[in-house]
Amino acid sequence: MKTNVIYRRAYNHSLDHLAGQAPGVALPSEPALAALLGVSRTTVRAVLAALEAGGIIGPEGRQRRLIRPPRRSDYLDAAGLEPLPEMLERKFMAWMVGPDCRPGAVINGLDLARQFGVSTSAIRECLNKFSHFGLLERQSNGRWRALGLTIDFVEELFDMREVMEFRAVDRFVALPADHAAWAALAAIREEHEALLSDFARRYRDFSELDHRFHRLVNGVAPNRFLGNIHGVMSVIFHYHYQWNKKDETERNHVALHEHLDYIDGLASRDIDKARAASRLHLETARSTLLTSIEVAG
Amino acid sequence: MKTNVIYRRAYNHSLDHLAGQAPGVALPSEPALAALLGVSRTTVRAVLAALEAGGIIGPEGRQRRLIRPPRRSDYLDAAGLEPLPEMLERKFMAWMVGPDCRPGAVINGLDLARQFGVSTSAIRECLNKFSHFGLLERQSNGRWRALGLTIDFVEELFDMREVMEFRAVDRFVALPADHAAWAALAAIREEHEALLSDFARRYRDFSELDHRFHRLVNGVAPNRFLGNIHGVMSVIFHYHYQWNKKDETERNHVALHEHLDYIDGLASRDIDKARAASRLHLETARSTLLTSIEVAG
DNA sequence: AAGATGTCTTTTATCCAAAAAGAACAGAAC
DNA sequence: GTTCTGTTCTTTTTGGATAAAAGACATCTT
Repeated sequence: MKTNVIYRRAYNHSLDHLAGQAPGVALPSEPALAALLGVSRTTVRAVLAALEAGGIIGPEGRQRRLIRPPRRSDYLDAAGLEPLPEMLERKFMAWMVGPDCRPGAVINGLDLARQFGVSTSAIRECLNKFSHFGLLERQSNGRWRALGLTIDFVEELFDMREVMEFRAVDRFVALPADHAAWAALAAIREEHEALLSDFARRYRDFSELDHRFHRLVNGVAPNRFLGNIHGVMSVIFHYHYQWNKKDETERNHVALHEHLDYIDGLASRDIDKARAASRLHLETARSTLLTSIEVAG
Repeated sequence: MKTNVIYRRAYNHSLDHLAGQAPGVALPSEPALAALLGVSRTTVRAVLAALEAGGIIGPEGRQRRLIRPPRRSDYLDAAGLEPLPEMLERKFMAWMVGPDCRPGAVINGLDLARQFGVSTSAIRECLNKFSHFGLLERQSNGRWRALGLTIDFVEELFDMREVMEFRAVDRFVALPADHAAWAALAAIREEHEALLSDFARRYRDFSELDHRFHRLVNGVAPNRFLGNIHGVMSVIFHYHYQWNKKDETERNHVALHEHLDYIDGLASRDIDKARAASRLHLETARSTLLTSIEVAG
């Protein structure tokens, strides 16, 4: 049956909201809570019932009032707070880049289901998803073959990325001077400077900034198909570098400086300069990833 | 449970093979039949058992011999010879471009399952597949929203197609003179000429030729991500023009001539000429599809 | 009348079971 | 020794059951 992750998260989330409140304060109405927690009223009612059963809130006429502030122990266990598809994606990716999976091998869905403690249906859905990432392939006999994070894969991925990014660069420099993207670009440049000035402590924040920067650039030429590829890339990068922290500081430092050049190239509105900076950045990223794979493989 | 489409197709397929044979002839061994029919030996054995039960073949020692040639009535009904996913894809696409589905509307999976006479699991898989085509979108509440074959969609699709095709054209003209692709190009030019000379009768064959031509061009710069987009395009075109036969002859005639120019452009190895011909062809295809959608919508 | 709550219906996520298809292995036949 | 067949086991496909979550509607309160 369906997991109740949504309920559990909403429950913990509601405790967070109650934490700062003084006892006796009235809770918002059910629809208001539903909007606040981002769930349906059905779920809100389940949460309220549990809070009442736990003695955290109590009814008072039509309203509910806080009886005591939530304690640490009121929170539901962190285990089982992750949606099943996400949990599976994580486990599967870890398996995929791990030693148990070698490129070209047939994937045994039943075995994976046992290993991960989920049903074969869940595995099936997961495999379907990853096949769109090009990491898997379906054979004629209905089985899946692992392709894996190979050199070829990375080459093709970065070829696509270049296509995407150059296309976006061309459109970016052609934007009218009053376009909101220019302000956003200046703002993100500031963030780069700020990160650089405190790099030793904050170098791990780069990944998120990187994501936002490329999203800004690519956002001026929106295309759902390219967007898909961008999503694939995010997933690949995320999982690969999660397992491969080697040289992370150095890597991020170089990329940060390249971003600044790239931003300046865009800001100059000189298409050749912008393209050159973009190309340089992508080339570095490509060879960094390739090196990292070769070392690991 | 699993459908037995594979068995049914193998059974009919085996009747085809038996049709030309004289009674008394010995059948190939089980592994040989398995290879011939493209199924496992398990399925072959089921087919053989049925053939024997039907009195078409009989055992003779370790071998099996043909007793009588198969009759028309021996064949299994054509209904149920289509794999479920394909059948669903077909029905779903028809529904998607039909009047019951309007862009922006929420899709009711349960209702579709009832309509199409399949389980919700099958629908779920189908929806997942089509979401990668960009025709659907998942909302936060777990529901699907139809995006449909809108103007935006076509614009984005053709933007991608241009990116793909120009990239391929650049690589194509740069191929060494002894590359196999040049011979293939010459051969496909012949096929175009042949089709043109008998156009009135064979104009429907253009669709398949079109597919092969673009596959040849794009094949010189293989990329699994672009390959996916090519697949999306094939599906969209296939279904859309299946329901929209208006001006088919004229449309194909124009495209055929554009292909010839495109081929000549490539053959000249003049990159500008090739690009121009390619651009022209894609522009026509884009506006043809857009017109066709606007008329239908 | 606007918004809240109680109750009921619909839809979705997930696992499970059963049938179909595939694969593996041992012994038989050539 | 190679290839075929009989047998058994594994894996995949598909529908159905069930709990979770969402949504709808009537009723109630202010």
